[in-house]
Amino acid sequence: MSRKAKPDVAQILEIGRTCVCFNVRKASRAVTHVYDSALRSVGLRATQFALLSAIKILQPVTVTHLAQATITDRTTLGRNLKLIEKKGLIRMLSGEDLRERNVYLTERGEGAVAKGISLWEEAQTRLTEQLGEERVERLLNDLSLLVEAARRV
Amino acid sequence: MSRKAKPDVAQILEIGRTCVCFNVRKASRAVTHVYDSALRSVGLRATQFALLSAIKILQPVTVTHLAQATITDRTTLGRNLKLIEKKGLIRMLSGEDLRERNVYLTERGEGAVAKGISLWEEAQTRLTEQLGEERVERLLNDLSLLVEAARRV
DNA sequence: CTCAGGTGAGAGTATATACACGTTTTGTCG
DNA sequence: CGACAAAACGTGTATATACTCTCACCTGAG
Repeated sequence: MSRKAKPDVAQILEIGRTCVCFNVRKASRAVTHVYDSALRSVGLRATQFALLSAIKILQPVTVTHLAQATITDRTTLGRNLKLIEKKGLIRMLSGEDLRERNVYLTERGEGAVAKGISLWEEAQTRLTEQLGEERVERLLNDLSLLVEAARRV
Repeated sequence: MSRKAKPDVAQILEIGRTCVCFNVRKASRAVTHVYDSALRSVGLRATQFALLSAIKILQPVTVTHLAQATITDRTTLGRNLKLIEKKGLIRMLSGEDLRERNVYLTERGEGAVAKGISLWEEAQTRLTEQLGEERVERLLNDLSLLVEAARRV
C-alpha cells in the first residue's frame, strides 16, 4: 500500500489527455511549423518576427523590459536579440545607465517587419479558416488567462 | 502606394494580440515553467516526463511512430530519447527490421514515471485551481482542434 | 564620500526543436 | 536476381529556451 505501485496505462493515458503542459507544447510545435514555413521566404523565424514586432511597439526598450513583456527568460532573450542584431535588424546601444542596453529597430528591421506582415497574414488567415474565427478568439482569450494563471502559481 | 509603407504601431499591436503563434508560444513558456519547477525534484523536465509517459503507453514503439504520436520532429525526438537513455530510463533495441529502434521503459523508467505522477498532479491541480476546471477542459479541447487545424494547413 | 546591496546584462552549460543531408536496410519490379 | 525506390534512422548545423554564476554599474544609508 505504502509501496509505490507501477502506474497503469489507463492512468497515464488520462494524464496525457488532460495535461495542460503537454498539450500546449504540442500545439506550440504544430503552430510554429505553420508560421515558420510562411515566414521562411524572408529569412525570419516566427520567434524573430514576434521579437521584431515587440521591439517595434516598445522601442527604445531594455533587455529586461522586453523579457518581461514577452514572458521570456532574460538570458534567452539576449541570445535571440544577438541573432537578429547580427542580421542588422536591430541595434543595441547603451544609454545613460551604462548597465542598460537599449534596443531599436534599424531601417532594415523596419523593412523586415513590413515584409513579414503579409506572410504572417496569410498564415494567420489559413489557420483561422481551418479553426473558425470564434474559436480563435476564444482560444486567444483563454491562452491569455492561462498565462496569468501560470504566473500566479 | 505600391511602395511598402512602414507599418504603424497600431497594426503591429493588433498582430501581437491576435497572433495564434505568438500567444501559444508565450503560453508554452509560462506553463512549461510551472511543470519544470514541479518536476525538478525528480530530475525530469516536463518534456522528459511527457516522453516517458508516451513510451509507457505505446511501448514497444519505434522512433518514427513515437514522433508521429507526439507531433515532434523525428530528429528532435531522437535527441530527446538519447538524453533519457543516458539516464537509464529507457532502452532502444533493434528488432527484426534492422533499421528500426524499438523503445522500452526500463525499471528505472517505470519508477521515474511513478515518482513524476504525484508531482505532476500537484502542478496540474494548482494550475487548474487558478484557471477553473471548465476553462481547462475547454482549452484542452480547443488546443486539440488547433493541432488538427495546423496539420491541415 | 564610501561602501553595501541591488540591478542590468553576459557567459557557461544543458535541453528542446527542426531542416538538410547522408547511410543502411528493406521492398519491389522488370 | 539486380537495380532502384522507399523507409528508418543518425549527423551537422542552427535556433530557442532557461538556470546558475559572474561582473559592471548604480544608488542610498550613514
